[in-house]
Amino acid sequence: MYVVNVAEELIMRRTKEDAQKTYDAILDAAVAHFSQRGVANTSLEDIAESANVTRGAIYWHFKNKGEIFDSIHERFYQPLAALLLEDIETSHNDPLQQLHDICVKLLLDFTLDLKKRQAAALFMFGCHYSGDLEKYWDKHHKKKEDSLKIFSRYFEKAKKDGRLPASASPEILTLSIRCYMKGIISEYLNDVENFNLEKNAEPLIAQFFSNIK
Amino acid sequence: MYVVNVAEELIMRRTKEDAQKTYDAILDAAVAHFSQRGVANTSLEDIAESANVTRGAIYWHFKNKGEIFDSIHERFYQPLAALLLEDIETSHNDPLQQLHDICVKLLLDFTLDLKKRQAAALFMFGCHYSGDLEKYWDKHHKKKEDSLKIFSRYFEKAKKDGRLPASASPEILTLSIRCYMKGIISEYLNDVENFNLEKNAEPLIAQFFSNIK
DNA sequence: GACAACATACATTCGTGTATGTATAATTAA
DNA sequence: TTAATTATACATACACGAATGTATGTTGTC
Repeated sequence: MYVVNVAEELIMRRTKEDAQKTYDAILDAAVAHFSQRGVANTSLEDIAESANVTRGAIYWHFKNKGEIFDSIHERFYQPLAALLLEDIETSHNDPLQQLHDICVKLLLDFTLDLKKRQAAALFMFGCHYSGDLEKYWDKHHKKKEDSLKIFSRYFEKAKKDGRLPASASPEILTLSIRCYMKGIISEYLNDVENFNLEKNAEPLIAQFFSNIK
Repeated sequence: MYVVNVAEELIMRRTKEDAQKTYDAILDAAVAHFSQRGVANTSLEDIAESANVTRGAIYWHFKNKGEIFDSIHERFYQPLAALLLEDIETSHNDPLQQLHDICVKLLLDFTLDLKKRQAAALFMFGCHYSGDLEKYWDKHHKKKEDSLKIFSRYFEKAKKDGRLPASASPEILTLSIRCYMKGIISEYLNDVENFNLEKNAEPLIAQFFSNIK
C-alpha cells in the first residue's frame, strides 16, 4: 500500500487557500489511486479517505470522477508540452544531439519524480477511454499528438542542415523515436523495481542515434 | 459498437461439443469487451449478452471474471511463445536478419488478426493487475519475461558470429528491441485507424537494424 | 446574516455470487 | 433395446454489498 494521506489534519477549513489545499490533496490522492488500481477500480471514497476528506468535499470541487481524471491530465500535460516547446524554440547547433539530450532528460525525470511516474502510468495503463471517460479521448489525444509533432521538427532541422544520412527518412525517424520512447517508458513503468532506467536511459537513447549521427 | 454475438442460436444445447462452443463464445465475447472497455468496466452480463447466454452459463464454465481473464491469457500467449521458440530453434545463417524478419512478421500479424489485436490491447491497456487480478501478475509477468528472453539469443548468436559492431552491446540491444517493439505495438493499438502498420512495420524495424547490420 | 466549504444521510442503481429450477444428454438397469 | 436414473449444461431468481449522486445539515468566514 503506497497510498499516503496527503492532507495533514481533519480540521474544518474555510479560507480560499485552504480550499485550494483540499483541491490539491484530492488530485494528489486521485493520481496515486488511479495509477495503482486504475480509474475504474478506484472509488471516490478511496480518494476521499486518502485526502482526509469526505466524498462531500470531492463533489464540491468536482462534478464526478471523470472531471477529476481530466483535471489530472491538465496538470500533467501542461508542463510537459511547455518543456518540449521551450526546448525546440531554443536554438542549438546540433538538432540530433539536442533531441538525444531531451529524450534522456525526459526519461531521467521519471526516475526523480514520483508524481510524473504516477501520472504517466495513469494515462498509459490506468485508464480506458470508454464509458464515462470516452468524452475526453479526443481532447487528450489531440494534446498528445501536438506534443509528439514536435519530434519531427528536430529531424527536419537536421535534414535541412544536411546532418541526416541520405537513407534516413525524417518521417520514419519521427515515428520511430516516438514508438521507442513510448516503449521505454512503458516497460519501465510496468516494472519500475527491475528496470534500471537511471543506468539505461542514456545507452538506450544513444543506441537509437548511433546510426544517424 | 463493435461487439458481436458469437453464438448463433439460443436453443438448449447439452452435448460436449456444444458446451465447448459456448465456452469459446464466452471467451471471444470477453476479449472483445475487455479490449474495448477494459476488464473493470465490463460486467459478466455484458459478456453473457454478447455470447447469447446468461450469467449462469458463465458461472458454470468459470469461477469468476478473473478466471476468464486468465483463460484468455493462456489462449493468447501459448501460440505466441511457441512461435518465438520455434523460430529461434530453426537454424539460420544470419541471426540479425532472422530477428528482423520475425519482428516484422509479428507486427504484420496484428494487422491481419483481430483476435490477436484484441488480446494484445487487453493485456496492454485493458487490465490492471490489482484487486481481483493481482494474483495473476506473477504468472503472466513470468511468461512475458520468458518470451522476451528469447530476443537476447539472437544477439548472442550474432555476437558469437562476429556480426555485431564492437561498440554494440547485446544487453542494450536486447532491451532496446524489446522497448521498440512494445512501443510500436502500443502506438499502433492506441490508434489503429491512423497508424498504418502494414506500410510502416518493415521500415520501422529496418531503421532499428540499419546501424548494426 | 449570507455564502462558501465542506460533512452527513439517504435513495437508487448496478454487479456479483449463490441457490434453485429444468431440459437434455449420457449412463445404467432391466 | 428400451426405460429409468443420474449428471451435465445451462437459465432463472434472489440476496447482498458497493458505489454513485443528491439532498440536507453544519460550521466557520467575510
